[in-house]
Amino acid sequence: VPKRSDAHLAARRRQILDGARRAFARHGYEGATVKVLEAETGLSRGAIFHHFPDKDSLFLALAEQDASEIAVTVERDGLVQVMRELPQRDAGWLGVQLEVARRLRTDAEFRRRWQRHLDTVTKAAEKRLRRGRGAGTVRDDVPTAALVSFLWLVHDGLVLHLAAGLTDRQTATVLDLAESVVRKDSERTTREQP
Amino acid sequence: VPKRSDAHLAARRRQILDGARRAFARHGYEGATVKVLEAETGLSRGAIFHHFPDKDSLFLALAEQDASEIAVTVERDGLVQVMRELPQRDAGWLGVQLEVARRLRTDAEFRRRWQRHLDTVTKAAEKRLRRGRGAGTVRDDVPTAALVSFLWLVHDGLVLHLAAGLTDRQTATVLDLAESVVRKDSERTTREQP
Amino acid sequence: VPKRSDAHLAARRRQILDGARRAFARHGYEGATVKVLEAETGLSRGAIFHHFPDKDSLFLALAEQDASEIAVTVERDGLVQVMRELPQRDAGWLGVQLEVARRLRTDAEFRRRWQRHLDTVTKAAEKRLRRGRGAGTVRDDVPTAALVSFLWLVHDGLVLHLAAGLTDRQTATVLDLAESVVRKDSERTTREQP
Amino acid sequence: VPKRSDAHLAARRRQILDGARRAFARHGYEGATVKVLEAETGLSRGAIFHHFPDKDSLFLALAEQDASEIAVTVERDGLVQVMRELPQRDAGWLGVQLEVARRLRTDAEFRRRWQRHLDTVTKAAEKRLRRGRGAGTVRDDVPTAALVSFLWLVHDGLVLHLAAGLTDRQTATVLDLAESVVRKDSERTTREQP
DNA sequence: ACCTTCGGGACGCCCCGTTTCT
DNA sequence: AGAAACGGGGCGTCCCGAAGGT
Repeated sequence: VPKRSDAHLAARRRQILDGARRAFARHGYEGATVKVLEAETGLSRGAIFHHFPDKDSLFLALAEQDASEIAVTVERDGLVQVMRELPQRDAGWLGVQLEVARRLRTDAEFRRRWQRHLDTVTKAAEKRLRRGRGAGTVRDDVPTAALVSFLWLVHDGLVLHLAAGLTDRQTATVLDLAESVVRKDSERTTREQP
Repeated sequence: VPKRSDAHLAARRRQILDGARRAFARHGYEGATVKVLEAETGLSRGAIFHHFPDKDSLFLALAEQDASEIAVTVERDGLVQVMRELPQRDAGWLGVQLEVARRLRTDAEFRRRWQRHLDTVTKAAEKRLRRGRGAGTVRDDVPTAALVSFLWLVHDGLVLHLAAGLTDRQTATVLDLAESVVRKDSERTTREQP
Repeated sequence: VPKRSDAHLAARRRQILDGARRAFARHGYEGATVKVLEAETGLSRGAIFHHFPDKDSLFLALAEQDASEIAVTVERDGLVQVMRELPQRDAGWLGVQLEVARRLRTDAEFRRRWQRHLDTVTKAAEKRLRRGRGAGTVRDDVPTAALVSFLWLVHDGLVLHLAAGLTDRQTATVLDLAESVVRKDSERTTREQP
Repeated sequence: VPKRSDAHLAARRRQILDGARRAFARHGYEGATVKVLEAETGLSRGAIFHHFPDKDSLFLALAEQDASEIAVTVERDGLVQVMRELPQRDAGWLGVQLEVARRLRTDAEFRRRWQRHLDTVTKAAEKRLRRGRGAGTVRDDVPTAALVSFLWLVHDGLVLHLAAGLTDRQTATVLDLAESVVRKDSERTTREQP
C-alpha cells in the first residue's frame, strides 16, 4: 500500500481545519453544511470524512485547538492582552467561540467535557493575577476569583460583539477601563491622569 | 363580521410565543424543530403556522419583544440594574439573546434590521448616564459613549455566561466592580470600603 | 330559522363556480389551492365548502356544466360550429376541458363516470351528420362514426392548442379544411374554388 | 481521479428517466410524488436528486427528450406517420405530452422556453410538405402553414384521446381522412376509391 | 342559516450527514 | 479520495372539519 508522508497527512488536516473554520464562522454550525465544507476546503466529502469521523468531530477539533491556544496566551500575557489582540484575530476564531457558547447551552454532555478547558484558562488567569498581586500591581481588596470572573465576562462580551460584527470605536478605551479595575488604586489613578 | 374575541387571539399568540421561547432557549434556533415547537406549545403545526407565517417570524417576534422590554428597563433603572436582574431572568430570555447574536453574525440582512433595536438601547443608556453625570454620581473624565460600551460589554458577557449555564458565585461582586467603573472617584472609594 | 332566498343561494353558487373556473383554468387543478379559490371567488373557505362538499365536487360541477352545454350546441349547430366559436370562448372553459382530460387519464373511476357525457356528445354529433347525409351535404363513402371521430379529434386538438395559449392565425382556414372533409365531394370542390 | 464509468452514469440517468416517465404518465405531474418516483425508479430520493437538481428538471429532461425525438421523425416520415405510430407508442410518452400542454397553459416561463421546440417541429413539417409539393403529391391551393396547422391539430387531438385512454376503432380511417386533406386532388380520389 | 376563523395532521419536496463503491 | 446512493427529517402547504359569531 503506497502511503503518503506524515507531512502530507498533517497538511491535509490543516487544510480541512482551516476551511472548516471559515465555514463554521461564516455560516454557523448547522449553516456549514457538508457542501459548504467541500467548497471552503476545496476537498470532497470523501476526503473530509476520511480524516475526521464526522462533522461534529471536525468542529470539536477546531474548538479544542482554540481553547488550548488561548490558555497559553492567558498564562503568558494575561486576559487583558488576549482581549487587546482580539480585534486583530482571525474572524473565524470568534465564530467558533460563539458556536461553542451555543453548544454549551444546548448540549449538556458537551458542557461536561468542555468544563476542563474552562478550568485550565481560569487557573492560568488566577495564577497570573496572584503573581501581579505579589508584585504590588494588582489590587488586593477583592478576591482574585472575582477579578478573573470580571475579566472573563468582559472578554466574552467582547467576543460576542466582535463576532456579531458590531464595530465600536471605543474598544481601546473600554479595555483601559477594564484593566483599571484590576490595578491597585494608586496605579489606577496615575494611569487615568497621566 | 364574525370573529373570535381579540382576547382569545392574543392568548393563543402568547401561548405560542411562550412555548417557542422555551424551545429556542433549550435547543437553539435550528434545534427548535417544528416538532419541538408543537410539543412545547401544545399546539399543532396548523395552529402555529396559522398565527405566524414561518418559524423565522416567530423567532423575530420573540426577539423584538425582548428588545423593547430591555430598552424600557435600561432607561428606567440603568444597564447595571438589568444585569443584576439577569440571573433571576427566565432562562428562555437568555437563549433568545444568544441566538440573536448568532444571527447577527451569519445573516447580514438580519443585522441591518436589528441595528434599530441596538440604537434604541444605546440611546437610553447614554441618556441615563448623562443624567447621572449632571447629578454628580457618574465620572466625567471618560466619554459616556465609552462607559456605555463598557457596560454593554459586561452585560453581553454575562448573558453569554448565564446562557451557557456557567454558574458563578462571584456575580454580585463582579457587578459591583463594573458599577464602580462608572461612578465618580469619590463615590467609588466609599462604596468599596464601607 | 332565518333563510336566505333561493335567488341568493343560486347567486352564491354562481359566484363560487365562476371564481373557481378562473382558478382552475389559470392554475390547474392542484394549482388552484383553496387559498387561490378564496381569492378568486372573494369568499372564505367556509363559504366555499358550505356550498360544495369539497374541492373535487366543485371541479366536477364545473366540468359537468360545460359538458352538458357543449352537448346542446353540438346537436343544434354541429361540432364544426362549436370549434369556430372556441377561440371566442372564455379561457376558463378551455382550462377545465384540459383538466378533464388529465383526470380521464389518471383516474379510472372518473373515466367511468365521464363516459356518459362523451356518449351523449358523440350521439348528438352522429345524429346531426346522418341528417346531413340525408340532405346530401355529407359524404357517404365513409362511416359517420369515422367522421365524428375525425371531427372530435380536430376539436380536441384545437382545445389543446388554444388552452395552451398557442396563437395561430390559420385557425379559420384549418377549420375550413376540416369541414371540407365531411362534405360531399361535389360541395367540397365548389367551396374550395368559389 | 477515481470515477464511475460514463456508461454507468448514463445508465443511471436512463433508469431514473424511464421510471419518472412511467410515474408522470400514470399519475400526472403533481401526482408523481417523490415517493412514487422512488418506487418507480427503484432508487432513493438521494440518488434521484443527485442526478437531477429537482423534480421539475427531471420532467423537463423527459419532455425535451421526446420533443427532439419527435422532430427527427417528423422531418423523416412526416406528421401523419408520427400519428400512425402513436397508438403503438409507449403510454408514458403520451402522458408527458399532455403534461407539457398543461404546463404550457399555467406556466408562462415554461411556455417561453418551450416555444423553441415547437418551432423546430413546425419547421421540419413545413419543409417536408414543401418537398411533397415540389414532387406534386401535396396540394398547392392552400398555404403549407395552414396544412401544418391542420395536421398538428389532428395530432394533438389524437394525443389527447389516446392519453385519456379513449379507445377508438376508427383511428386508421380517421388518419386516412386527415392525410387526404393534404394530398393533391387527383391523388386524393385514387386513394379513397382504390 | 350562513360565513368566518381556527386548528389538525398528512404529506410534499428537497436537503443533510453519512456510508458504500470505485 | 471522489462519486454515488441512502433514507431520516425539516419546513411549510394543503384540504378540510370544528368551533364560534351574527
